[in-house]
Amino acid sequence: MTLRLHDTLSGETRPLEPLTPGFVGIYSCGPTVYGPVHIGNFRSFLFADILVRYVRYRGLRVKWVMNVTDVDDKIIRGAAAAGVGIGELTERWTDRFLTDARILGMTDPDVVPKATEHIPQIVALIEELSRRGHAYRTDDGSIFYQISSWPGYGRLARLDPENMRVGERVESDEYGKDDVRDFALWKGPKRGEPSWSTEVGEGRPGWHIECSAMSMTHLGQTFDIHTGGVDLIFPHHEDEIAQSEAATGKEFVRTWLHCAFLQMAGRKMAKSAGNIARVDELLERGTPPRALRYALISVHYRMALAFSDESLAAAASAVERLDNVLAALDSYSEEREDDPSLDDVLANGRRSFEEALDDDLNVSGGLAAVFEVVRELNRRIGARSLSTADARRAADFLLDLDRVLGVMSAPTRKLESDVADLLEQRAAARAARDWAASDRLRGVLADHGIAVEDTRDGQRWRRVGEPSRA
RNA sequence: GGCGACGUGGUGAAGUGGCUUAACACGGAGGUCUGCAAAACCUCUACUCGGCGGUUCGAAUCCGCCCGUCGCCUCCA
Repeated sequence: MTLRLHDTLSGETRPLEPLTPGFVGIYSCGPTVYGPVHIGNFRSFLFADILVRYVRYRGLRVKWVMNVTDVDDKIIRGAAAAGVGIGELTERWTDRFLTDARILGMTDPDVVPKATEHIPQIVALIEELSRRGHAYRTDDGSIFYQISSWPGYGRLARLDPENMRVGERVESDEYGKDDVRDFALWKGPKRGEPSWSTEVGEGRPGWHIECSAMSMTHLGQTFDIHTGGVDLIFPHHEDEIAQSEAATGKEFVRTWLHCAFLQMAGRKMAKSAGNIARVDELLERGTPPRALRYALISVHYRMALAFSDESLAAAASAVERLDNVLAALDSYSEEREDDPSLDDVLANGRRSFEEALDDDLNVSGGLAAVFEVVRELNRRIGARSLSTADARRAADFLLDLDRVLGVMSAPTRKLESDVADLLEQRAAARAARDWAASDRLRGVLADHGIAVEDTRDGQRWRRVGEPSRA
């Protein structure tokens, strides 16, 4: 069994067959950094993260490239409004994006290219398109891609160019277009806007061209997987294909993966709709980061995901269940022979997990497999039928699957000295059967964010709301 | 107007022809364990998969129609 993925372009779900055996190149459309990224955006980044983690779990090497768009209309407007240069604005929000991503346990991409650092590559691509007759220049110094020169246009989005509704508004800088559907490769210089002096003239890159240039620069003219939200299918990815394939004459991307929307209050989460939630504000409200990650990854990526306070609370409880079993396994100790049936439980669990993830990254199914093992482990912990070594093996097993999920927390043995003191005092009180003191100390520890439980393996503690270990 | 996706319990959702008289998680009810609590475990919580027809020995799963929701065709993860 191998990983099968649903390709948007062909509409088929087919096995991942890397261009280079053992190596997968993945490009993910990242954020435009003009403000904080909301959790709807993060859903699509975390979906790519799961993909990367699972491909690596499967033993393949991955080069993951996620771009940052650091020059566009919104950035220019935002910088002007804030009275700062665009570099200052984009640096601030890029840092913030990467910080939030780490809080959510997202794997660091191998390369995070920026549009402004790829101007030569972008220009070279535009020149090639001009040479091949796919681009034309307008009076204001802009360069447009000529859609009519590319017969495959509309294939990805399944749109018939003839039937496309064309927006009524035609911006002044696009006035000279041959066809309103043509899109800008290069925008001519304007007062108050950043501009580069290049072989194709003064100006700045259009949006779509940067992703073609950056992905091909870092992954080659043809690469394995390109990801993004479904809203990028058209026009962004459609345009990327048109540009890239027209310029190289080669297939651009082997597999296109698109993540469905995160919905809140029955609508897609979008800045324009005003129904957005941000990482920092959720954290301020006391949301454990791993619970947020769980809430965003636990549903299949091609299904709309309903986000709400309730779904977040349910995710937090599920994550706690995982923490609890890991803590129980960690403190478990029993002098006895190994449980002969444990291997089967773990092997079956792993098989179910992999079958689900192989099936176009069915995370829900994978989680079901994990929780089935968790229940089985809890039974054995209660029955004291595991050996101490079994308990270690079981914990290692769960943490191994968590290389893909990134929602668990390995119990830490490290404690602040004051907390360690309190735990010792409580253990002493319990030994003396001083229940009043024991209960009081439990309350004090809770104030330190430490939950204490009494088990057959003695006092057990865990932190409430630990960050992801990823 | 064109194109597409989805509609499963109190909630979030797996499942896409027989293994499912529907997984997993959350929530709820009862019980076991425990000094108490928590955790955990056990039992129960959809005789049913938007509606109506059809195909089939057999359908939540395939087909048709209808209803509803969301989305794309414009910046958007």
